[in-house]
Amino acid sequence: MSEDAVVPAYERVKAFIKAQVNQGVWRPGAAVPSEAALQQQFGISRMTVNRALRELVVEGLVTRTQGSGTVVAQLHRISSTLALRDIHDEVLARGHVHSTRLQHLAAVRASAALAEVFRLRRGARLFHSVLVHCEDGLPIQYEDRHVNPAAAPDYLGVDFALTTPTRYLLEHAPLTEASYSIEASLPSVQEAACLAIAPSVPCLVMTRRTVSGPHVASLARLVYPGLRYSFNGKFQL
Amino acid sequence: MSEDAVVPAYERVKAFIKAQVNQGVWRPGAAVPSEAALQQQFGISRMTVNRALRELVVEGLVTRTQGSGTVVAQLHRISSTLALRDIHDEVLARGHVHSTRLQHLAAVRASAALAEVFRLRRGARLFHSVLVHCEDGLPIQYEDRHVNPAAAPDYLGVDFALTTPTRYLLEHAPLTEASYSIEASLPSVQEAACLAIAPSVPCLVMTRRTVSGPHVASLARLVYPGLRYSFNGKFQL
DNA sequence: ACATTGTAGTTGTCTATACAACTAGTGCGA
DNA sequence: TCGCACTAGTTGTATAGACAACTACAATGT
Repeated sequence: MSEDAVVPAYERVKAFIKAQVNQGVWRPGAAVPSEAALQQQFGISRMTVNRALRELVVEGLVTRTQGSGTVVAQLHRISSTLALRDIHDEVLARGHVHSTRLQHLAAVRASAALAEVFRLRRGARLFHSVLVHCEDGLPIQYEDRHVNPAAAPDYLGVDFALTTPTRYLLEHAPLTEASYSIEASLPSVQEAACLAIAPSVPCLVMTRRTVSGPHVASLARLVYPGLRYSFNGKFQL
Repeated sequence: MSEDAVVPAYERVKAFIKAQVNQGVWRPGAAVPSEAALQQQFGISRMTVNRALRELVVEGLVTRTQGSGTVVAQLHRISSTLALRDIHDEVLARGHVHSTRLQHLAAVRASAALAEVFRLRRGARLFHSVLVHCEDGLPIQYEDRHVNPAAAPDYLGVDFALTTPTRYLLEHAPLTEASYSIEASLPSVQEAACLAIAPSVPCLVMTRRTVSGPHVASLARLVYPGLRYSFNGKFQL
């Protein structure tokens, strides 16, 4: 019972090139054989070689210039897919139980700072929600969020025992752009109390702004207790 | 003088599908027309449609199942290329001046914990370096790093006034894998002193492990003063 | 010395076709 | 009712060829 997994030709070409780069045979900046050369070497069609090389560009391993050629990329820029993950799913994926405490939910008037972020005039109507997310009963995220009514008019009527703001917004305001910032800081007194930690415990604070079509949909401040939470990631060649 | 930028056919298909998803016409989970249907709709060949759809898979906008069809992806997983960026380049890109202070550089014996990380036996020889990176003279990163001699035998002879450990390792030990973890915590007394901050100032701590071929090449603990530094990112549809 | 032109080589895009592999459903038979 | 075989539809891969667009360099002419 052998593994009859036939590896596609374009994968073989990719593997070959990755191996050369990987083992240091081809250094960054070195020329990769042309499509025609690889076509002959592997005995396959040019389109197949082309596909392999195009995918390697996406993966950041090589750069190509029309008319000039293909070279090994300078920086090993490794692409990793970062998901805007819902914390509910995240907790579940770890095999734990997620629960939410709603602290606050109301319409407010935009301050000058908020108005600027949302590209609205000062005093414009915004929704404001404050939730605490728990993993197995232990608070792990304090979520302070402002939402643009133009993007999610029914936000105040959502039952946050059934869904999360992230999920609701993803479903009701198709995402076109998002930017985030992660920094370390101390929690406010209220945040510390909600997270059941001392105000001197350092926290990870993520500030996230999402855009949906023409609207700035949401601005969220997510506070994670530093000792209970970390962001993890992995790239692989 | 018109923009005669002819948009390739596969880009037109991608743009069309993105627009449908973007404007909420096709919700997550909804079926995307088959390749044959799009082929007719745009009057182009199937291979061109196929390319468009394959690229949208990479971008995370749709998922495809052979035999079944193409659907709009559930989570708007937006791919962003995360680079293992050298801090020297990073500071320069901001238009500032980067400088380094070497605190320590020596060969050491692996503790039990380090031995496990490096997949070596306890007491094995490792290199250890401690540097402080400054932006315009202000400390912004404390770098405590252990290096596997098998991956970079000449590490002790490197002049860190001319290059950085990250850059040196990228150039001399081709990267095959990297994993990182970001958390918030307080600096040690020594770290606080080197960074010229109070020990009560929260810091971002990145722990990064890199693999090069068969070896675990390096384990780094990077401490950033929370008030002077943040990780930023952006995704765009 | 300089500018222009030509040219070989390279990548970018697209087509028409073919077959393989897989899915989901339909219909048939026991 | 259950299980099986069949089938239409779909995606995955690969080919051979074509032309466009661009680069780098050489040759030419002034």
